Amino acid sequence: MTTHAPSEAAGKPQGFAPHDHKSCVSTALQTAEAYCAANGLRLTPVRRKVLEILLQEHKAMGAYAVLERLSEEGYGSQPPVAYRALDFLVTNGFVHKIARLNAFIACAHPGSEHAPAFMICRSCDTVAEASTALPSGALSSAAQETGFRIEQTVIEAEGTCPACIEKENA
Amino acid sequence: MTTHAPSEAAGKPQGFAPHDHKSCVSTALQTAEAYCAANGLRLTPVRRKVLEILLQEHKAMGAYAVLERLSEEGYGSQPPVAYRALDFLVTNGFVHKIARLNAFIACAHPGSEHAPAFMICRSCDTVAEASTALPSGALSSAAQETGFRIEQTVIEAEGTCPACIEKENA
DNA sequence: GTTCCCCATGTGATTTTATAACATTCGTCT
DNA sequence: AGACGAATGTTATAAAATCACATGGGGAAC
Repeated sequence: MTTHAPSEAAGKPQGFAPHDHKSCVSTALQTAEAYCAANGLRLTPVRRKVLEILLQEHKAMGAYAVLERLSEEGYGSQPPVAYRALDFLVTNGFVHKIARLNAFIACAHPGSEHAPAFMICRSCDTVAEASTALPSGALSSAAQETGFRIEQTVIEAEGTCPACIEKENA
Repeated sequence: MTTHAPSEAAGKPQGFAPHDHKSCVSTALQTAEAYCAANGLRLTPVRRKVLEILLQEHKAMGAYAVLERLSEEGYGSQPPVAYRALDFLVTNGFVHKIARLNAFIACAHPGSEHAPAFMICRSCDTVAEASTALPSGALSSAAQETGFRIEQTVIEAEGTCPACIEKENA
């Protein structure tokens, strides 16, 4: 029995607003499968499992946390197993890396090209993805001025999420 | 003789445009000294040296690269020596950390409050700082919508700098 | 259908980055 | 002088990431 267990019980997942998490996991997996099929990519068992783990947890996870889950499920237990699967998923846009945290999180808007931006709560560690169609303002204007060609962007804000601001004031 | 040696000879420093590097090093050190004096901060010899090293190199350096330079100059040779000095400099805005590279770079606009943004060339490893007064567009609007309070931002673009685009086309 | 090759996986070892914990020194205030 | 707090030095360890090489499976070429 290795398919999606609820896992909802633990921590406090979600972006900043609640939603139907179980269906969002299976929908995202289907989207990934369809995308791979259409583009000649191989969503192998390890890769699929890593994506599933990240979708279920619905928060940023370190590579070693993913690896632990993987090995519990019967996959290899050495770092390259996790890193290689993560590389594949990041390269193809199913997962994003949060540079600030050395951690990974499932994409909230799979399938569409986007420059992801993240809001990271220092208090509860929740990470919300705010996708933007284009590279962000100041950066793109600076790039245009200097003639720099942007290939990838890392846009992350650290701060306090609405729920934790609430708590502070209580 | 441990004061600023030229070091200009090596690699290819600078933002993307050349400038009077030697004077920019000493100016920045003076600015830092003045700021610390005015704010009751202690720019101790190690801290000053680390800042000087980063200013001289004028590129992103890993903590261990800084540490090596430090120990050559007669300071401690263990990681905490470098990390602590770097923490101080980052906290007080004299140095920025490039999350994407796990590296540090001297601030190009010391003294003024700013949300730094960086352009990192994959080809020659040059890093240019494009300071912005306010948190970048997409991020700040997303934060406002959701009620997220931004405390710090990481904004980095990876790509190709003008000089390297030039080379490609040659 | 077999052979070959590429790609993915598994594993062991190592490198790189960062922090914990504790002793020592130095300046300052009293 | 004595007491305190901040900064430094040192030992050790933790966390994150990569290297190098062996194995296996699935298609394409023949």
